[in-house]
Amino acid sequence: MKKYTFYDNVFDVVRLIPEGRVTTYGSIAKYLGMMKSARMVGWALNSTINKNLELPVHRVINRNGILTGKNHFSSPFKMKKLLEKEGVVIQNDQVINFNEVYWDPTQELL
DNA sequence: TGGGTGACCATAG
DNA sequence: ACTATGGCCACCC
Repeated sequence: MKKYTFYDNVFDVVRLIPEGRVTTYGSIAKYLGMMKSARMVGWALNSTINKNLELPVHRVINRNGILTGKNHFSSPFKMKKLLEKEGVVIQNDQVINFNEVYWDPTQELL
């Protein structure tokens, strides 16, 4: 029996991100009560790459709306492509309509 | 077992 | 306005 770790909590939140919306590492960390450990959120997602978890990790970006994690995908273009497919407008690895598609777990969830 | 590490963020200078 | 830095803590050798 595996212990339910911080990583698992991160995965749960990511799973809840609606299609066509994005959120940030910091927001997830904040929602989990560890706003100063935003770094770990990214690292948690990184660990999913090797595994076959089907998580919309492409919907998680940094607070500036930049796709900082794109280099960690199988292809750097995959993240952008997936987001655009969901209606997110991206230019120069940055989400243009960030304010519109931003999904804050601390507000949307309760 | 312990130390290094990391897809970040907020603050201080 | 921009750069530097400290914090945080689960995971992996």
